Parts: sequence; C-alpha cells; structure tokens
Amino acid sequence: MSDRTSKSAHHHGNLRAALIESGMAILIEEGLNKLTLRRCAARAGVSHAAPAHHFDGVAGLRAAISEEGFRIFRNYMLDARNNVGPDPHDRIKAICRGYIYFATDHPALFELIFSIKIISDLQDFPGSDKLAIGYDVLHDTCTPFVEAGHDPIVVETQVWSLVHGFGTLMLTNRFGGPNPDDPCGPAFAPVMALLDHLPVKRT
Amino acid sequence: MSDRTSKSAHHHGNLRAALIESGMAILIEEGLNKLTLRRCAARAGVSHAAPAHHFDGVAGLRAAISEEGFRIFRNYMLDARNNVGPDPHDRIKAICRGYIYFATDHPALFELIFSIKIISDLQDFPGSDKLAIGYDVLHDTCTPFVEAGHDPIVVETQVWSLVHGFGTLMLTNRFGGPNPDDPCGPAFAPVMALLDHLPVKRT
DNA sequence: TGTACATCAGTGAACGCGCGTTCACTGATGTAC
DNA sequence: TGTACATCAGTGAACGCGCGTTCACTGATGTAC
Repeated sequence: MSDRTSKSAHHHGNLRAALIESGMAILIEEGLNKLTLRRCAARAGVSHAAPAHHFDGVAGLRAAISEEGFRIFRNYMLDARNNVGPDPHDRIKAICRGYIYFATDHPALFELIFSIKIISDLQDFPGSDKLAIGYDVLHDTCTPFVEAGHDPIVVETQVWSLVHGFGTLMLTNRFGGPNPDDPCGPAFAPVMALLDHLPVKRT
Repeated sequence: MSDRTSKSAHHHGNLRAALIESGMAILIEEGLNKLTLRRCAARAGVSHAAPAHHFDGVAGLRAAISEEGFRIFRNYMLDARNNVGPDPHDRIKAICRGYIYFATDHPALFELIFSIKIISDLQDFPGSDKLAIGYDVLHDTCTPFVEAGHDPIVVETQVWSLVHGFGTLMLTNRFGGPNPDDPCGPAFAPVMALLDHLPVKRT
C-alpha cells in the first residue's frame, strides 16, 4: 500500500493477487479453457515463468481462483437474502435468485468452481474445505424447513439440486438461454413455485 | 458386412463408425479432455489425418459422439420406465433413475452432451435438433402432471432441474460421490420424495 | 468378361501453435553487524 | 548510519509435448464401355 506505482521490473510486490485478478478477467472475457498460467502471466504484464513462484502449477492457480470464486458466489446469495424479510420462503427464494444471478454474471467462474471433483481432486486442493464456502448459507436458510431431529441434508439436497440444475441447464441454453434483463424471470418461475410449496417445519 | 476381416491398409470401410466407437472408449477410460482427433485416430489404428475425411474438425467429432450419446441417454430413461407400471409417479421416478444411472455409467459422455451450448454452438451442429433427443421422454412422462390447457414447460422445468442438478452435483462428489452399488440410493431419496409430491392433474 | 480410368479414403511427413516446465541469471529487498 | 551478504522474485531462452491442419502421394474401389 506504499509506492505500488513504481512498478519496478523485479518484485512486483503483489503478483499473486494480480495473477488471480488476471485469471478472473480471463474467465469473464475468454472462458474457462483459456485459463492458463501463460495467459495469466501475460495479462498481469509479467514473464510466463513468474507464476511458478506463487502457484503449484495450473491446478494451484485454479484452486486459488476457485477460492475467490466461492467467496463471490457466497456474497451473491447473502446480498439477495439481505434484501428480503424474515419469511422462510422469501429467504430460500432469495438465495436461489442469488445463485442464478451469480451463474449468469460469472458463467465461467460458476463452471470452474463446480467442475472441481471434491474427492478425486482432494490432493490437489490442500484447503479443500474451501470448496464448502457457501454451503453454510444454504444450510442456514433451509433450517426452517427441517423438522426437529431430522437430517437437514434432505431439504438441502432438494433445494440445491433444483437451483443448481436450473442454473446449469440455463447456462447451456436449455431454457432458451439466460435472459440478460432478468435471469430469474419467467423461465425461473417454476423453480420458485416449487420452493413456495416447501412446508415450514419450525419457526 | 462382407469381408470386413481383410482390413486392408486403405479403405477401412467403416472408419466413421469406428472413430465414434473409439471416442466413446476414450470418454470412458480417459475423460472428456482427452477426446481429440489424434487420439481417436490412434485408437482406431489409423493415421491421425484420416478423421478429416469423416468429420468437420474436432467439433464435428464431438457432435457425432454427442448424437450417439443422446441416443444412449434416451434408452437409459426408456429402459427404466419400461420396468414400472402405468402409475404416473412410478414413471416419472423411473426416468429420473435412468437419468442418474446414465450419468453414473457414462460421466464423461454426460458431461459432453450437456456441455453443448445450444444457441451459441448452433452453427457447429447442423443437426442441432439432435440435441433434443431424449426431451420427448421427459415431455411424455410429465404430461399427467400438467393441467389441461397449461404450459407443460413448468412441470418439465421442475423435474428436469431437480434431476439434472442432483446428477451434476453427485458427479462432482457434492453428495459424497456416486454410490457405485446404488447411485439412486439414500442420497437420491430426497429427490424421489419431492417427485412423489407432484400433484397428478389428469389421468 | 476384361480393361481403362475417375474417384475416393487412406498414408506419412511437415508445419505452426500454445502449453507447462526447467534453468542459469539478475536485480531488488531485508537483515546482521 | 553504513556496508556485506543472504534471500527472494522476477527474466528470458530453451525444451519437449500434443494438438489441428495441410499436402503430395498412393492404393483400393467402382463404373463405363
């Protein structure tokens, strides 16, 4: 936070963060299959061998970007939920809207964070608990629909499957593609309707 | 169907079909990112320039394999539905089980056929109506749950989102990974339960 | 039935591309004294 | 405060890899006559 403007040739100072930022931009502008070490380096204005000092290969870069992606994703859900009152149905529908907005705004990042196979890629991601960032929001918001003493995974599986399926199908244009004006418009209404019928089990 | 055993150097005779078969094997054994023209050619025992006579680039190969994949996928749903009686809930649950069995048996093929973005990749796939193979099964099986005069897309979106979301999340091990013995086991029960509550609108 | 010939489906060598990785190097930074 | 030095984070050249594509070629096939 001092003379970041100097930008001397060596010692970028914050290259790791800059590379992650470059990766995000590449995801937005070029897509997931263009996310390479060399492209990130080029975009950050640094030699292509430089990233090796900060990431353990391309898998490490993807893991770091995923972690940031999960945080952004979680904030989408929280922001949506902060705009509604305490009604359980309003809240569950809100986080689902946040889910879909995120998928629409950041399709490649959405694809990245959900392409990680938790078990098989475990060794590649030492901080694999980072892959659960956001799950707490789903869990908390589902609680009113979970009968006391019952396993919350049932409701969580129902809600998550429903919204995730809609999101992925929408991104591959199975419902005519995302509506840029309102990704949670008419096409999403059937999902909302089903959520509306979830019975509240405790208040 | 004559002397296919001769296998003379030139004129393989059925190379297109052999390359598609090779591609299927590669998907099963090596995964989607190993599906290349050169690998298919090598696996079919042919020079790597040969596929150019049968497919329009790697996109054409993927399209041809997708088409076959959609047919297999559809048969999974039909087979499952043929094993149950006429009860609408039994039938809708059956095609969803078929959906999940297919995803478990052919994860890379599942990934391929659902990675195709229908609109943007349209020009790459002249037979893009082939991308809808299987939708008829969903449509027909959902009919009893659609009120007369209402748009069937509502129920179709609900069922499809639910089962597709579960399938994709399961394949990335979000539910502890697919159970090899019974992919439609306890983890899938919440989805089945939700389907059981779909109201029948006509008989 | 036999022959000439056009067509077609393969071969194999070559090219350029982008990628990850390695390596000797060098300039900047920070610390010990 | 100043100097020596270890450490660290970059550079740039080089390597090998697998990929798609092109191209002249050649052997097999099928048809006209």
